[in-house]
Amino acid sequence: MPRLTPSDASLILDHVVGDASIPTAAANVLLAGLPFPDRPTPRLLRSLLLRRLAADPVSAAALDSLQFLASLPDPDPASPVSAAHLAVAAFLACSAPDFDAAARALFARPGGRARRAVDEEEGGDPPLASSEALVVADQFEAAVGNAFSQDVLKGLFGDRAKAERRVRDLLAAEWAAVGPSRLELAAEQIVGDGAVETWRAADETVRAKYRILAGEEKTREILSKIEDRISTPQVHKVIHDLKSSCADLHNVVDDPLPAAKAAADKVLAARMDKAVHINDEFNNHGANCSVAGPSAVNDQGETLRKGTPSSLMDWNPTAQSLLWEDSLDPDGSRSQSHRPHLPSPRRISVSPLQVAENKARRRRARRWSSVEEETLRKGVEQFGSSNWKDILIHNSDAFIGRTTVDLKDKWRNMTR
DNA sequence: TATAGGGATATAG
DNA sequence: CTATATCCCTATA
Repeated sequence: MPRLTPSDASLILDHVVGDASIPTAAANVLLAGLPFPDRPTPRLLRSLLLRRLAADPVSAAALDSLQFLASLPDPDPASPVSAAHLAVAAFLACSAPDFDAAARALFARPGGRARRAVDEEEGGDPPLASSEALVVADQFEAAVGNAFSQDVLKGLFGDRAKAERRVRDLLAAEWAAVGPSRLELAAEQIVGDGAVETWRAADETVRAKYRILAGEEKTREILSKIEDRISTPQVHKVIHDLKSSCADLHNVVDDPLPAAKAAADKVLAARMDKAVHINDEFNNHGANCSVAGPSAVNDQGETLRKGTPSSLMDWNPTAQSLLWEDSLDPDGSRSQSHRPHLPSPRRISVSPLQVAENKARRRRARRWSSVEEETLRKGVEQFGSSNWKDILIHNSDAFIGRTTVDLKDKWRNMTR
């Protein structure tokens, strides 16, 4: 048997590790047995991070994974990675034996690691930036040395289960958004929709290889399509018309995607080299990032630090985000004095890609594995056929990326 | 909020 | 095309 080449190993890892229905234990065996690629695919990196997060969802290491995850290209715009990162960082600060030291290390300017991940930088928004993240970072920074503020924050963020739930939500969303593997894409090109074009462009040597992969029957089918349909003048005309109308569209619409993808690829290329040293990456990164935020924020933070605890007791943290949203309201009747250290509004994400999408995209249908089906059967046996939440919680390893509704629907299918 | 049921959509045959 | 599987939406308690 020929020796497995590194690129073959990369294809296998990309395919298997990125498959949510493969248990992490099995994926780890494969990872231990195969050489890890020098330039892993984004899909492989992403799925590795997700598996690492699932094994250890609330910790400093989880913070590393979340920050690295957010830096990967082609992010899912709907991904709750920012919320998960914020919840973990806030919990870590709240649960540390020395709140002051932890809050300073995580949230204080300029060096706080969570602060660097959410604060504005030279040359663009960090991937984890959000209005909520900035507000919370300010709150923790201001709570250093303020026992009352600390108590409030501990009440808000001190629940480990809550932070873990955020991470689990993120994992479900991310797994659902993981696309097809390189092998699946290649198979699609050779025997799927793109087959005819692929085969037509191939010479005889390459076609001989395709023939082995596709099988005789499929090969005949594809070759007959090439001869029967593709070379007719009508088809050529249709293809020509499609291409010209596409070109017309491109002339009218300025597609932001290519530039965005190019930028993302550059970031990935830079990160790839350091992929193995995630910790180093984040400790060194941003050492020279810009320090100064809007001066108003600093002033207000200073005010709170020295201010009386009672001012914080008045403040309803739940209402904070609403106030923040309303701050664009020209009404302005609300008293400013009751809003400690609200930062001035910063840039809001206005990507045309997101604006156009008012509805979340339908998840790619993922077939249920036999392991999942068996787990569901056992779960129903144990908890009954209307306790989907219990079944899901007690088998979160098997049901990666599945919701209680998915479980219910699947059971409906299995029992009819 | 969790679940049940109807419906939309993708995929297999 | 039909049948089936998966996913989404919404009423209800």
